[in-house]
Formats: sequence, structure tokens, C-alpha cells
Amino acid sequence: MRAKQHLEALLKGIVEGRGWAWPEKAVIEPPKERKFGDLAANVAMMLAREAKMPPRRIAEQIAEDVNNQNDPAVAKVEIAGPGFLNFFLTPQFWRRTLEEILDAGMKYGTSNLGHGKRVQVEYVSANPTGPLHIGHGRGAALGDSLARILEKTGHNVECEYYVNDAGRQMLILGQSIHYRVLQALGRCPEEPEDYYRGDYIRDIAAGVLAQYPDLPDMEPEPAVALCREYGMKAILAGIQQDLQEFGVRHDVWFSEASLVKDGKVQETFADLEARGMAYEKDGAFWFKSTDLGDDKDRVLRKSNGDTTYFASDIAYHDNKFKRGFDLVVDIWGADHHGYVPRMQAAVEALGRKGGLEVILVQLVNLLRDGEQIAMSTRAGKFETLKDVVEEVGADAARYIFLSRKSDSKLDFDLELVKQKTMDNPVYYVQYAHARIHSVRRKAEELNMGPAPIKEEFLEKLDTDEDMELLRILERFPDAVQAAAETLSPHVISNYLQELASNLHKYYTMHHVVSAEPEQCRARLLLMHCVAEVLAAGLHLLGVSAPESM
RNA sequence: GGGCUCGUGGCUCAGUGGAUAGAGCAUUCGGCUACGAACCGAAAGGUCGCAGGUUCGAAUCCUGCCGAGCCCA
Repeated sequence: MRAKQHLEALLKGIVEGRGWAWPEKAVIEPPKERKFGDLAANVAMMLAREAKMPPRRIAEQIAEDVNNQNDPAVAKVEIAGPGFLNFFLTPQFWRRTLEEILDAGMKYGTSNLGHGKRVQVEYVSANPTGPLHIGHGRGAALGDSLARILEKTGHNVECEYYVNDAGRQMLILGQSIHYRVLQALGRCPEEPEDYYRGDYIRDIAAGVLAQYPDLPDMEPEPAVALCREYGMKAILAGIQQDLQEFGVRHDVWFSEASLVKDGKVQETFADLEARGMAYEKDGAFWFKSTDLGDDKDRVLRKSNGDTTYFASDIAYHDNKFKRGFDLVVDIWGADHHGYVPRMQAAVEALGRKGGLEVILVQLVNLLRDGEQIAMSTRAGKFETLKDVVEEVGADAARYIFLSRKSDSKLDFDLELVKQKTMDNPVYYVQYAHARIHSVRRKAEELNMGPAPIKEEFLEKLDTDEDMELLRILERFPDAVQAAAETLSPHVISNYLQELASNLHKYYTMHHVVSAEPEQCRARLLLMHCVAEVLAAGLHLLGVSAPESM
């Protein structure tokens, strides 16, 4: 981060000094190979057209200016390939990273990218009709981690769970429970056409019966309503507990029914109509989504007076923006992807174009020893999130979810995730952290502690492996920022993988405790900083950083 | 039939306009009488689904096709 900024400022001055505009697409980034230096700039190539000169000629002129400036951070600059400027920075420059990490501690990597922008992240939002399954876990891990990353980069974040407590599914839930109540009493009720068959329904039925003994003798309609309310509360309480045990935070639990009750849906209808984005036709009320690129207009209120699911969703998003969020991030299952253009159109119709980001999370394929485990809430066959977390642990589950892009489907093999091998990289990263603490404990027994930031110690960090670790540490803020910009936590897990790998290599090649005292203390300082960054990164993923394993 | 997403070594995945495409697993070989071997080193393994196009340069952008998954009709 610091290195990038430093070079960009330097180069900008030079480029503008020569009368060229700094090209928007110019980048400064670590090259693929170490021999090309610490950071490479492609600015000369980007300028070729404007300057009407071959890229290498431009690069030569820039390099000359760089050399004339005698910048203390730049050891040398080379021109290579089609016109890259390859920068080699001084060890002193890289070592300053340690001071930054010591000063910032767990706050290292924090930035003000978001400028306090208000962001809502809505995730999980599963219907309260059954326990969370493994697919919800993926959305949960992603949403929670994104919230942490956005907060670290200067956004003001609020996490929300939308409770779909108003629709037909809730009626079916009530009917399912009622059916099981009657069945438990041996009354042979008629089997509903469509109902939730999971065992948890029987448990809820037993609970509601214990609390309302006269339930079986009530008229069906109030009885089902009672079952519905009781069941929803019970299931929601279970969901909340599962999420808590998974380490996931929601600030607000927002009820769909409250929107309907408060007349928000009608308000939004009126708003859309006033904007010319909705109309009455054939007794129904329509959203004019074709104006915004959808392939057909969508019904908001059917001719029988019922409002659609989409209608309350529009009202819900309207409400979100009215609560003052600058950006709303929704995390949905990929099976809802057909819904995205419609929702985006609705947001645009409300005058909030660009205010909604939808992240689609692909399916999780749950396996055991390579064999697929069937999942279906309705049929009651699924491995719940709770069971999976109990079996493999929250850390391992979260890390697997967050180490892959959310838009590719994921095989989650319970046996592989339990294994402590590189098939399950969470242990690799955690082990690096634990190892450092093990060294620290050993050093403490000998009354050795990390060196202070002083040149006589710092200059002991002079091997290739020292430099490589320093360069990676320096890049952590870049990784956090990239993760925030692309809403991709897997950028962090990739980074941690690389840092851990280099730490393990360092550990094997350079002994700490048995080195001579100044060397030892310098290395303890470096290791301490690596541990801090590992912990900070793992924290962004919601994964623990154990001191021993 | 229309749409969305994906297609990268045997397997799981990074890389989304830059230099000789990277990791891990699996395979083969090597490394603990020094801080934790849940580790490290080395070898081998790829026409980046296929075909065109855009440009100084394409795994990356565009078009068409093939294949997988999902959604809508």
C-alpha cells in the first residue's frame, strides 16, 4: 500500500512534469516474478499513443528522471520487456512496515476507502420454516465476512436478516404443525397436499400442544394460525442460535409482515404510480419493468387483491433506502438469479439506480466421502448447518466457504473438511499463527523478547526470506482494499495462504531462538508482526487465530 | 425455446488487458540428536472448452458454437 502510493506519487510528478496526463488505467503492482523487481509500472506503455513514442523510449525518459530524483526508497529502476518500469526498493523502506504494524496492531490494514458511507448487508434471510442448512451457511459466512471487510475499509455497516413471515409458506408451516398435532393424538387427520415433513415439525407440534392443551379442539383456522405463530417463533429462535454459534452477526431482524401491516406496500405502489412506473390493467396492478429492460411487466397486485412476493420486496427495498443507506448489498442463493434484473429495475424505478448490489451464492454440494447427501427442506431430508458445524467446527466451515469465489458452486465434503491436511487450508494458516506463538513462548523461557524498532536490530533482517515476508506484510492493506472493492472475501484467504506459506518456509530456513541474541530478537519482531497480520486477516474471515492447536 | 452463471494440469481452485499462466491435493524423490513434520525443498504435470474477432499485447474484452448447472416459459 505504502509502496504503491509512494511510487504513484513519484511517477505522477514525473509524467506530469513532462507534460503528459497520468493515464487512468496505469497500474503499479507486484510483477509475477521476483527478478522483475518489487513493483512494476506499465505507465510508459499506456502513454505510447498519446506521446507518439515507443513505450521503451518513454520508459527511458521516466527512468532518467527517477534516477535524478535520488528517492531514498528506490534502490534502482529497470526497463524491461515491452516497456515496463521495474522498481527495486531499499530494505530500509520495506523494514518500516514493521513499525506500522506495531503501531496499528489489529487495526493494521484499516483504510478510509468508504468515507463512512452507510452500507447495509442483508444475508441469510431464510424463510422461518425450518432449520438452516449448509447452503445458508455459505451465505452467512460471506455476509458476515463482507461486513467485517467493509467496516475495516471505512464503511458504516449494518447487517440485516429479512424475515419472510407474511407469505404462503408460513400458512403451510402452520398447517404442517397442526397436522402433526392431530396426528400425535391419534386422530388420523387428512394429509395436507403440501407440507413440511421434517422431524422438527413433530417437536414443534409437541411444544405447541404442551402450551395450548385445548388446541386440538379449536376450529381449524385459528388453530392453524396459532401453530403458525408458535412455529415461526420457535424456528426463528433456532435460526438465531445457529447463527450465533456460527459466529455470525445480524443487527436488525426485519419482519415482512410489519411492512404489510404498516401500509408500506401501498405507499410504494403510490410512489411508483406517481413516477409513471406502474399502472392498473385487467383488474391487476402492474410494474412497468419493460421500461427498464425487463422482458415483461410484472404483477404487483393480482386481480383477487393479493399482493405478490415481488411487491413486498420492492416495498422492502424502498424502505431500506428510506432508512438512509447509500449502498445495499443483498446476498441471495443463485437459484434467485432470474430475480435480479427485476429487482434492479425496481430500485431504478424508485430513483436509486446503482444503490443495490446483489451477490449470488452458488449451491453447496454436501458430500460425505465423495457421496452426495440429498437436501430438501420440504421433504425434511437435509444436513443442518448446526450438525455440520458440530461435526467439522465453525472455523473449518467458514474458511472453506470463504476461500472460493461465491459464484462457483462448491463441493463440501465433510470427511475432507475434517482432515487436517492442505485439502483444508484453514489449519495451514492457523498453524502458522500457532507456530509463531510457540516460538514466542520458547523465547520467553530464555528471557528473550522482540527487538525494538532500531536500526541495529532491523538490519539483521537481511535475507531473501526476510525481504519476502516484509513485502507480503506491506501488501496486506492492498488485499483488504481489493476484497472490499470487489466484495470478495476470498482475496483475504488467498493472501493469508501466501503469508502462511512464506512464514513456514522462513521457519524451516532460519532459526529464531538459537540465533545470536540480536538476530533472535530481530526475528522475534518480524514473527510477531506476521502473527498480528495473520490474526487480523483471519478475523476478517471470522476465523479464530489460536496460539496453540 | 429464452435467460443467467460456470468451463484453467489427474483432482480442488487462484489469476479478469501485461512479461515464461500460479497454488494446494494426489504421484515420484529428498529433509526432524536445534524454536511444533498439521511443516519445508525438488521433480513431473497445462494447445486456459472450441473457432473467429478487437490491439502493440487476450486465460482475461466481443461474437458464434460445444459442454455443465440453475432460472423462466
